[in-house]
Amino acid sequence: MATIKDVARAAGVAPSTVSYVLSGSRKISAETRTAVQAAVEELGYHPNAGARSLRSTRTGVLALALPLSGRGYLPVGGRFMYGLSEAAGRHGYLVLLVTPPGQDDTGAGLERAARGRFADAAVLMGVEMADPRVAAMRELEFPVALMGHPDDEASAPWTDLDWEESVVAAVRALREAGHRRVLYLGTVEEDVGARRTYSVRGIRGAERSAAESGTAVDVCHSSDDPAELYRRLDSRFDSDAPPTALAVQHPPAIPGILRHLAARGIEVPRDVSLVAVGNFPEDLGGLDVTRIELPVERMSAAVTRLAVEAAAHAGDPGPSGDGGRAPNTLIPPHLIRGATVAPAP
Amino acid sequence: MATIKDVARAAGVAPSTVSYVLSGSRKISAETRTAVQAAVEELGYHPNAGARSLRSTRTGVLALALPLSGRGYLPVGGRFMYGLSEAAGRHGYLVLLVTPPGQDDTGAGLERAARGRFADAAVLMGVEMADPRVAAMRELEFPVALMGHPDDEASAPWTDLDWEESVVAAVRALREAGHRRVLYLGTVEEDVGARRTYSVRGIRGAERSAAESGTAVDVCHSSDDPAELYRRLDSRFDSDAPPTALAVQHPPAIPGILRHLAARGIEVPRDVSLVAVGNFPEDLGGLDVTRIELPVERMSAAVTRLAVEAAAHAGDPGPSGDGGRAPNTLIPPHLIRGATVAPAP
DNA sequence: CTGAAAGCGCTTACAG
DNA sequence: CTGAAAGCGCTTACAG
Repeated sequence: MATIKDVARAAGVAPSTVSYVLSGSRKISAETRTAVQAAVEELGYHPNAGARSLRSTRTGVLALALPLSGRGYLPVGGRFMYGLSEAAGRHGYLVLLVTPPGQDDTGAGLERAARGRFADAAVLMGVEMADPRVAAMRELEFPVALMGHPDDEASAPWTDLDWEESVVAAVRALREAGHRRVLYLGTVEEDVGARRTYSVRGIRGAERSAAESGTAVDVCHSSDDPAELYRRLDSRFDSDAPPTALAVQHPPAIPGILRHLAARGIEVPRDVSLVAVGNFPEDLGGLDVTRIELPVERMSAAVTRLAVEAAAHAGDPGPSGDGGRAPNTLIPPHLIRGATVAPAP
Repeated sequence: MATIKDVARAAGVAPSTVSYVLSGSRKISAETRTAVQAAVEELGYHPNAGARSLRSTRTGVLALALPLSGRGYLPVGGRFMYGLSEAAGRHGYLVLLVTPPGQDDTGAGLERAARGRFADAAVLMGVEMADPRVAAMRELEFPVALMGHPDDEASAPWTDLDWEESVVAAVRALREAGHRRVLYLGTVEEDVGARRTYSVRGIRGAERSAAESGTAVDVCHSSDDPAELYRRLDSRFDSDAPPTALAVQHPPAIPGILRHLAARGIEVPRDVSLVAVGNFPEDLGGLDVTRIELPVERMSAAVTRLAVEAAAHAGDPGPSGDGGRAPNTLIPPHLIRGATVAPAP
């Protein structure tokens, strides 16, 4: 593999000059620059990542800390991994996946990535309200950006869909259609138990909706086990005052829910209305559901920018001054009207 | 951040001794080893990744080359990214995501990762029958392992579900239930056009099924656009000899297909039977579909092992001897009987 | 406008 | 059983 010396020799200059041409951090004569660029092209030269990071203390890599879900896999990941990888690429960064090893949720993999200088900053997914990884990385003075909206908004730069407002908007749409008994089917209980920010904020939205609008909003957690989920739904629909509408923050379950309800003779939206909260386009299997979609591209771009900025300012004065806080991004919900909301019976 | 010198000082030994303790490549007295380990623990020492890779030419990183889908995103990715990251972790490797930048499909990001020594080997996803990335990496003598089964089986180590046998098995199950007119709904046409291995081999399976069993197997490509997909289905169901069964190699579309057919008054399995080929558990939204699931864990583990081995043997004699070829893994299909196959009418 | 030199933090022959 | 020393390929003050 070609080294900077090979390029220098081919271009008839010193290695340091090659480096300066590549970094653009010094004025170079057009002649020299052209010769160097030709040699780089000719030899297919790419700087050795290890040497570069050793010398400059910058790796050009962002660590992506995936959540440990208990269930092993958060389907939320795939889309975001793509989005982040692309956004990172636009900033000249590559993305390193860091999965939590087995039990430990403080992120041994993340710590290795941070201490071993595998990356310049980390993006944390599946953020919890008081996420231990934030404290751990702060301890190491390792920059992070959060995909999630923790209770302590100043603990780290973050971005998120406004889940609380999303559920409020979903309930409002249902109320405007005349619904007075809404079942809020939230995230799976494992996520609630872990106090993931989207779970907790979704529930807060449901509670606020009830308080503000006088709509009865029953809060029910979802389950990854369809049978268990349908049991919970059945218990609501078998009650004296069954819901006339659903707000569902567990979108991948929706096709199965529609099927289950249909098997009970309950048609959407004839008998019950439904709004999806925070779905991916593919979650709904091509069904035209009234929904608030997850703005993956926007969230990915935002959190990547925060991580890149945090990396750039690593080693700066620190969080002393009250001014200059990171520009966190809370993305407002956007309701897309599909075919699953009808006037209340 | 602590360096090897800090550890050496704390343990009262030479830096080289610390290195030997960590690598285990030299006999060390119990006393010395204990002292070093204590110092490592005490200081929270992790070797600097850049320095280590510069010196040893091993990065401990596997590049994961994601496919450019044209459509931007292959939902297949998320599961595999998790599976690969975990499998890699078990081998002591981290995973670096490499997304193809914009147009170029030969993998400029991959080339940068290879030439810049960001990784020791690459795993290629979304492999095409004659994948240009394989040739490009061979040119660089950069080790690869393929998630896919290319025409030239000796071009690189690979692993895959046996898609051809999977479709054959699906059609056989339908034939055994008495079905004589089967519609094979394959992958989306973009994947067929790109000659992705699973697309081409699925079609081969459909064709072989027809030839061998005397079953009429109509080959139809799927579409990411549900409306277009339903149009294609409708044209088949409106024909003189409509299919009595479907074999669907585009599982995320299945919930929508069931819904669409139901809207036409076609119930599964009462009026038409269905087998899913190569689905993720979550693709089916909790529906009890007769299916051949994608063995993600097994495929991830297998391809990771191949990549790790390829990395270990990088720089070996080369593909000269005919013996010692990589142990490719073609995983046979396993049919799970659900509730969507009934006897033909 | 360009070059010579130091040094980032490791690993691994070489030496004893 | 352990240590001193060279050197991986870069970047960046220092010098002219």
